[in-house]
Amino acid sequence: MATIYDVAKEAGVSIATVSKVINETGRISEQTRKHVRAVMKELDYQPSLVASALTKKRTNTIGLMLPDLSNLFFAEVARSVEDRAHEKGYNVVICSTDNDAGKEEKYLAWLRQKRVDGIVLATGMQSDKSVKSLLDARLPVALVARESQRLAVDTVRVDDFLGGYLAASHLAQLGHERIAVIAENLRVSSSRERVEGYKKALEEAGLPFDESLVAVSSFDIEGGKEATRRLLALDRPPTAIFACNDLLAIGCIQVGRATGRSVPSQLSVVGFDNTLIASLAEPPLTTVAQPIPDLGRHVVDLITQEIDGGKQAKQRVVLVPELVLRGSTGPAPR
Amino acid sequence: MATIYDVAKEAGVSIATVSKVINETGRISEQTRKHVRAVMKELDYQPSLVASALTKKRTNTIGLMLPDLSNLFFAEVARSVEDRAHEKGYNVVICSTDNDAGKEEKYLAWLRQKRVDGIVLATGMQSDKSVKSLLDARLPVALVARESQRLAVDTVRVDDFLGGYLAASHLAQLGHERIAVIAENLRVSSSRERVEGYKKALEEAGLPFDESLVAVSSFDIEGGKEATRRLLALDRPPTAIFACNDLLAIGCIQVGRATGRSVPSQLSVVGFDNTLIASLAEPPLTTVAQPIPDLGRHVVDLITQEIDGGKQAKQRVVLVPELVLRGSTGPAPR
DNA sequence: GTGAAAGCGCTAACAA
DNA sequence: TTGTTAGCGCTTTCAC
Repeated sequence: MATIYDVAKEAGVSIATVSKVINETGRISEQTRKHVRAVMKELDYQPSLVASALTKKRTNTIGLMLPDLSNLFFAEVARSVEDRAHEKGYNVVICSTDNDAGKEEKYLAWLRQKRVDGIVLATGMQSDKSVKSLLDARLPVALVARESQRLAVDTVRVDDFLGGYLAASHLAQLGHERIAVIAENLRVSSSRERVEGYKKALEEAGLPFDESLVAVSSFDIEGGKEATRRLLALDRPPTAIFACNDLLAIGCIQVGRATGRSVPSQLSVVGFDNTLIASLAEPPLTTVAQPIPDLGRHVVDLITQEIDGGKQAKQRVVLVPELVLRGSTGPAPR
Repeated sequence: MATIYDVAKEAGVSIATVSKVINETGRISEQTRKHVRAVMKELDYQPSLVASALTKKRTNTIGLMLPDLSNLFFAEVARSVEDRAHEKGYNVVICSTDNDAGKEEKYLAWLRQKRVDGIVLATGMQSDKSVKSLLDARLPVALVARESQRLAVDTVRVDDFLGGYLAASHLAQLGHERIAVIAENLRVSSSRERVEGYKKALEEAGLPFDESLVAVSSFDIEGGKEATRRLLALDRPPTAIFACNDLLAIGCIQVGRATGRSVPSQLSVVGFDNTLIASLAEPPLTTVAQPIPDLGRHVVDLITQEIDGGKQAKQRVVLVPELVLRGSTGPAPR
């Protein structure tokens, strides 16, 4: 593998000159520039970014931590982060934590050792401690699709409260009076907010809040199924369910049908995220859409701004979710 | 950010000593080891992997190029690659190429400059040229879910021929006589092989091969829909379709229904991959399952072996696909 | 316009 | 068992 020395020698110039033509800095005559370029090509020279990272203190890499890359929502987030990062000249190193505190900590240390320029967190972060340590180390951090109320950190997310409100309002307007909600994990702010929005909607619709209609589960289809079974086994089962993500919603539909309820005529279901599977479900899922590409773009913009140091105040970008009406919701049965 | 010098000074030893305790090399007394460790912790010292990469000529990073991270099949592949890589101490840098030759080339150059230790390719690689250039540069390369007949390179994939054969045989056994196939792209070996397996199955079943029943499309739902429309508009339309991936299959089902055909009683559909969406489709998709976790594990094992230099001969690992029977296939209508 | 030389933070002989 | 020192491949003053 050719080094800058090889190029310099072959071109009959100093390494400083070669460096300047690589980086297009300093003043180099058109003639030598061309010549050096030719030699670089001839030698198939690839400047070492690890060497330059050592001197420049910039790796042009950002770390992305998320719960699970094979979860479509996060895969789509990752893709949008990747795209924007590439546009801005950054590589992305992805770490799936499975929401495991141990992995989280391990990967975080690893990313620091790799000297990534910044870290984007899409994980629920069990504790704020890890984030805090990054902040203390003055490493640029930004959260996406998650929030930490306690910490001053760049954040971009959708208005989860509004999302929950939209979902529940929609169901209330359809005449449902027993509306349940399935949340992933009440310790994660996004889930909590969605449930709060749901409560607000019930209140506005003059419906009583019933604690037993709030189910908590894991974040996958299985969790949705299991929670739905519990809800439908209630004395006065719900006629509509707001699931905090599309996967959970799919689980609802499956169990609803398995127990002989047709969707939406006997059971209405609303999801959240609007990933590809929402449109594939049968019936297609009415769901609260997150503008995923915008999430990715914004969070990368925030973190690169911070990396470049051109920014002082931390920002919280809140995007507006939108209710997408499809076939899984209908008038309350009577 | 503390450096090895800071630690050495604070601990009253030389940097060589610190280096030895970091890497657990050489012989260090238990006492100084403990002391140095304590100082490292106290200073929140994170050894710079970029500096050590410069001397060790190892970044402990592997690049992963794939068409699209937000495509569930590739997301699952990426997740399995990531997991195995982490187990072995490697980070993964992901690049989505959209099968765009320009991006492919750009990312490849980039990964080389980053001095990744190896590159895993899950892209269809328009031309073998890019792969060739990596091989020439003696950079470890491995293909997953793709093959290059012409190049001597580590490969792990599923037996696509067998997969196509299983799918078409199943349909033939159900009595279908007009069986169509939708392929992504005949320049990609995996698609080609699946079609060949399909042909073989037809032949064994004594069915004639009809060129007009082979449709080529893009790799997403839209492509599946569009191809299905063409097929169903034929004078003698097919009663069964083998789609080369689950997304295409979903498209088939949607168009089949939109044109008034019920699935599977009037139109049978088989997919490929067995991603999560196959089980979510309505009806659930009969599909050829790829053992994705094994693909990821094997390809990482192959490439790390090559990185470690403990391997000479290139290997081609071929895993066996399995037909998963669900609800999208049934007896031919009569 | 160009080059000499001093680092960047670490590893790996080789001495001591 | 520990320390000295010469790189690794590049960037960046600062002379010339």
